[in-house]
Amino acid sequence: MGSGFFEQVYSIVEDIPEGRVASYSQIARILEQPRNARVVGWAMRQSPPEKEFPAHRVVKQNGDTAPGFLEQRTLLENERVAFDHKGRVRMEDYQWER
DNA sequence: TCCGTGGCGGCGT
DNA sequence: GACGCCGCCACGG
Repeated sequence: MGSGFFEQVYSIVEDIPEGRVASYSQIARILEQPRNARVVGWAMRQSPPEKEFPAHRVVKQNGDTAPGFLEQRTLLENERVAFDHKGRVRMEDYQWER
């Protein structure tokens, strides 16, 4: 538990329960840095292995999964998170409320 | 110290 | 809606 931005991001993401998702900008807002969504995304890229860290529960604000991370969708579906016909998470139903 | 690099998002077309 | 631009900023080399 350091004081770096990444560490703070990780501690928030670890609190997202199974079957819920949060957006990059949501995490940034929680850390009181609403313009830092992109850095949150970068933090996910550097994050610990899926096995011990739920990086897959972080999606875009509109429910899209980031390009090039197809496996993320499967992991979420395994937690019973449903996607719409455009391949987006229905945020109204699954967004985590902290 | 400076600089390139992003798993975004908001706005205009 | 769907694109395309571009501002944002922590990190590591």
